[in-house]
Amino acid sequence: MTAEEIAEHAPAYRRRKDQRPDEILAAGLEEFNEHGFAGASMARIAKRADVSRGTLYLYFENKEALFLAVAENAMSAFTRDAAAKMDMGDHSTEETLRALFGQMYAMMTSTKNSALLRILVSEGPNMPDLVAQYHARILSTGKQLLARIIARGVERSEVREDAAGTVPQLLIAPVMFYVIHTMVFGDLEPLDENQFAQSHLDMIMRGIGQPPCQGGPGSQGPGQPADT
Amino acid sequence: MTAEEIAEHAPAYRRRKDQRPDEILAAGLEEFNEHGFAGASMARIAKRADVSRGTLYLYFENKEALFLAVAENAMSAFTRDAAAKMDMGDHSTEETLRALFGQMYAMMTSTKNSALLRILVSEGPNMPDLVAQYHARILSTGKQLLARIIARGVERSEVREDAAGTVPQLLIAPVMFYVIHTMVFGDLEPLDENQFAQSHLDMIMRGIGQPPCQGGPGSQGPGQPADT
Amino acid sequence: MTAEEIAEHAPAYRRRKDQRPDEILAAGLEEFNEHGFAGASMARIAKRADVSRGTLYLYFENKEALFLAVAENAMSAFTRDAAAKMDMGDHSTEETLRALFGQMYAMMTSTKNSALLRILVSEGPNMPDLVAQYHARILSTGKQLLARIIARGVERSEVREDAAGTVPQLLIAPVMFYVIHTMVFGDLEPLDENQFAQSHLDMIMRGIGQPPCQGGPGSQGPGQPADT
Amino acid sequence: MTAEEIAEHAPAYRRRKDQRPDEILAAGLEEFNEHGFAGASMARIAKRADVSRGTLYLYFENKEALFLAVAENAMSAFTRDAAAKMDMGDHSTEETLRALFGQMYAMMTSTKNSALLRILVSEGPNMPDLVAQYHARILSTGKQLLARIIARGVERSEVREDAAGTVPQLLIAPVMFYVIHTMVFGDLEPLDENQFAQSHLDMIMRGIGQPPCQGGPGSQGPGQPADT
DNA sequence: AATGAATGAGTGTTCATTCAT
DNA sequence: AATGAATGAACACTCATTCAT
Repeated sequence: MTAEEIAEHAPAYRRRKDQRPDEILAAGLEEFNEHGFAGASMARIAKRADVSRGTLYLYFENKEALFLAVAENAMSAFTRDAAAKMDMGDHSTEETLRALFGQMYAMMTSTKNSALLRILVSEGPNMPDLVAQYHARILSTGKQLLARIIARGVERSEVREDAAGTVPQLLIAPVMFYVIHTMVFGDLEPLDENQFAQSHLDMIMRGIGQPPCQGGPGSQGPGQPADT
Repeated sequence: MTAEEIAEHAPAYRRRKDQRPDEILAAGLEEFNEHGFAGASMARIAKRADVSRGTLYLYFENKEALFLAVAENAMSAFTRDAAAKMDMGDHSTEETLRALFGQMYAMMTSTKNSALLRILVSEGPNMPDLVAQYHARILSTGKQLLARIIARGVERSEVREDAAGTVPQLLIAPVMFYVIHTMVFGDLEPLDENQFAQSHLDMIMRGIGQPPCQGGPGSQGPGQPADT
Repeated sequence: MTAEEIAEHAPAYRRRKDQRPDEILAAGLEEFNEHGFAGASMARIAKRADVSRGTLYLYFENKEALFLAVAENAMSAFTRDAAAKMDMGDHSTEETLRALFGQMYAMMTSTKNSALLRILVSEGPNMPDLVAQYHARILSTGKQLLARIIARGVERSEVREDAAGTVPQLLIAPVMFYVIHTMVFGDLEPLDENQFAQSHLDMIMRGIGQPPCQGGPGSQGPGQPADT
Repeated sequence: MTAEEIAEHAPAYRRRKDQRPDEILAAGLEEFNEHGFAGASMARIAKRADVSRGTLYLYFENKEALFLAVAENAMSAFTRDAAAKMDMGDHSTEETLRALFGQMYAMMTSTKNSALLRILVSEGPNMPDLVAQYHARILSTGKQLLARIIARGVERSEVREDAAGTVPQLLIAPVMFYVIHTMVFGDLEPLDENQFAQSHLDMIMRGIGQPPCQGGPGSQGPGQPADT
């Protein structure tokens, strides 16, 4: 082999080699998202990743290992993003929540995460470890974060004292609903993300009941801080 | 031959024949729920239904037809139940909603319906007709029912005027969340249905914020006995 | 049971019962002709015979037995017909052959017999007994009949002495060709039975060569009687 | 890399790959010949070709495609051979025909072609396209070839003027008969190919009648009584 | 005698996985 | 490291056959 040949070959070659797993993981996510574990085809994943069938097995022992790697990758991408974005400064509870849920809607509706959620719903019964991971790394984390915010809100008297129990889940519920609804019924009845998120927060903060007393001082119309 | 004799005559044999399809549908629902469409095995369905492989094809043309029949059966079971249970009398909005959601939690968490929901999430992308059916027959129906209740509440001044837009979905969201959470994470972190439903309603009605006024501080938010 | 009931029931019943096998055999012949042994369906045969699937097994042990019965039936029908029709009077060789082949074309092209021939060609390799039967009962019989006619023709100096060896087969060949050609290519290129038979005989009798000696009286072209 | 190196490089592996389809076609021909289309088993074909079941589907989309490829292969092999062998020089009609039929017997009795013929008889009713192909590419071709020879013979006064109509088919008939007879009854009553071909030609050329005039009186055209 | 629901062995076909190159 | 031809276990589905009625 001449030096020229090496020069021609090597770069593209090396490059590709390092990126392979990512391309494969991305291809796998798409495929598993569209077809589920059983319905996914290794051949199709290979084609999506622009790789031969055999190459898949150079990096992953078998279909299940690839599947778990795909899920793991999606989960760690999520937590990495979450860690970066979800530190709240010292704002009012409402402000904090609005900021936080803005991020959550954005993150959860990314292709990667809605795919992850779908996979979890579909394959959950057969993959308890995966479920446990998701629960520990994503759901619990989110729940604890919300629990802290609520607790702080109670301290500051911005939140009712009794709003501790199942409230964190209730806060997350509409996010998950939005993701799934969009995933499944998005074509038939698209929801507006911003509007949905806003209504969500309004309801959380104030309920749907009539504001008990309009005469009272400082009565805040929902979402409209009385900025005097 | 008397009618009784006829009735006696065809017991095990005919009887079975009439029941077969139902047994198969039940077995199919289980299997599809656990494995999705692609992962489901006709052999396993047959075994679950205590029937031979060939018998399946006596009643359903092929795997897909069986799948659709399973889904159709679950949907019509749902709507039949819903029609029977969901007429509201002339009560306050809160009472009506509490009664309604009691029913909804009960119904949606039945094995049949949570399975149906899982199937929809899993197979949705490949079965647009099924998705459309579910949307029309179940989601839309529920949304309209809720919309009517909200509208009536507004008329009666029990509900804020601005609570119309996405509210129906927001009301349903926790139900769907509860179903999916229980389905996927039920083993790891079971939720108490009654407690969850109650919190859900509380939040809907009053939000999590401090009761805005009512005179002084320490104002008793609803559900919070003023324990001074 | 009253006498009337008996009267109503019995005749149709008895009738049918006796005819069943024939109806089944006819249905079987059609089905085996169209689909071959392996491709034939017992269900379809039952339907053709207007009988239930189970009934077939009342009369025939299994598919193969039915098949053999169908073939046997066709063969004995053939030999019965042949015996009735094929006795030749004391005519010239040519007259005898013309009469004989007229019958042969007519018989061999009947649905029953062309089906039988097709079955034999198709299934021969797997049914040596059937082949042997057909050979003994139909081919050999025909061959011997022709051999006798030829021999008599030689005696009478109407036929060349050297026309003994393979001649009988050569005489039959066009009949078989006609049957198979009609069966397979009949739609694309139908042959006229009478014309084909006539040409066949002409060729047998005179060959295609020019009449060797025109000097002789009345010895013109074959088939063209010297009509003085 | 020289051409030789390339040639050496891919020996067993590539080689095999190129030959696979042919081995499969050969195995398929045998199997379809023995069992017909419906009766043929893909598993058995694979075994015959010394290949796994799956490999069959690497080269042919399904059973029917393999079947059609087998038939196509046999037909094009036939026409290729025919084109190579069947040009006649400028000989007498009889010489030409003898040479031609020598070739035809040889070719038609090859395993490949008798199999093809059997397949056609068996599967014809269900495969009209195949029938049409065979008719156009083989039968018609042969018929036209013979028609040309006859026409030339008439020009040269070696053949009777009236020998045009169905004669070509009559010439082919014994070939087809020989093939089928050998295929079906070959074990019971083998025919000698050369002898059969010779008799065939003799009969064609001269008929079976007495040589019309060897000088002797009363020795007129066969079958034509001297009607004085 | 007749039925047809039920069976299960067998078929064509797919696809995750291996391995010679 | 990468390929893709080859494999064979597993699947959906069919159909001859049985048997309770």
